[in-house]
Amino acid sequence: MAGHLSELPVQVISAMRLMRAANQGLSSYLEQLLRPLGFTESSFHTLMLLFSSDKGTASPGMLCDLVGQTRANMTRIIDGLITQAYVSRTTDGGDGRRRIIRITAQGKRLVQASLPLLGGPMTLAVAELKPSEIKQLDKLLRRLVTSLESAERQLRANYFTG
Amino acid sequence: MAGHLSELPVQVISAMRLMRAANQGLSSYLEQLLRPLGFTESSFHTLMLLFSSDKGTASPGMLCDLVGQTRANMTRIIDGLITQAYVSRTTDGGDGRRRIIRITAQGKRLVQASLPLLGGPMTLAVAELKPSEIKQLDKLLRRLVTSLESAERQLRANYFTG
DNA sequence: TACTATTAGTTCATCGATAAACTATCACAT
DNA sequence: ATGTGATAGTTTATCGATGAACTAATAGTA
Repeated sequence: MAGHLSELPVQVISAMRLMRAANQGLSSYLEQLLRPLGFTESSFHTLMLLFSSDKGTASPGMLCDLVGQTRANMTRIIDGLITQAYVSRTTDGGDGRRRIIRITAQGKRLVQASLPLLGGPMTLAVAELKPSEIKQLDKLLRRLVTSLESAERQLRANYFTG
Repeated sequence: MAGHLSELPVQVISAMRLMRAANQGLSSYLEQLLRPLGFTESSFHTLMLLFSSDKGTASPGMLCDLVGQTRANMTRIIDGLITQAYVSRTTDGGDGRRRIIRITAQGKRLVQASLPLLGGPMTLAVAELKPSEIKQLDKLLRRLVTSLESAERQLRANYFTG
């Protein structure tokens, strides 16, 4: 009975450690692939999102949300992509606060050249999981994200109420 | 047909982005809890592992593997824990290269005091997942880790053969 | 119109993590 | 016993990311 209260946390904590390990494995694997192409993981995701977007444009704020980075960091990421000439940054005509980030022709070419190179290693990375399992993992991760979000909201609410 | 080659990578890439988001959500949630207790995520995991170990001791190398950090970083993490007086560092009598990290009484007390505080928020974090789903997630993440490891081995092998 | 709050983005100080180079110890083969 | 390679850990330079403070522009309101 005594250990009962502290048993679940330990379980969850070990799950978190696992989560971390998985992510680090993925990160280092991915970075190993992207580094030679001149990408960092974040800059790659950012450029991919611009590439995939209808108009080839997005605001820094949108990119933040999608890539999962802070605004501060997104500024730096975009700075990098600009010096590499893969994107351009202009000010929105309608709203002077907003910037428009646009993938350049050179950026598009790089993405198009990169994707085939990444195909092999990427499929290799998840080779031991069946497609159905990847789907399942995807689903569970999404659930985890939403669960965390609502947990954070509740935590914050409790903080103010008592 | 033309887009076929590049379709799977895109799928995997978005899965990786999700993985990253989930991990970041978890990390920031956890850090929010641990910061007030004077922990960083890594220092907490490290101390937890020492606390859970039979003798209350481990070598930095073992802790590296378990926490999933580099040796360089583990040195720093342990430095921090030492200045907080939660662990001690001595040299192994049998093998002069090896250090023995040992959790102190003060460290044990902190862990024991922390676990009940973390219980609530931790269960809240995964509240939207059924226990069976957490188990499933655990399993899939483990599979992913091993898949990544063998992928990395193959990648490295290919590098040398062709 | 003028005042305030909000929103978008940037800058700066700092943090945690890493790779690479280095030190120290040990194992092993000659 | 001695020299070579492997192993354990530390140090240092640097990187990517963050929070907090700041600038600039807009929206809303009196």
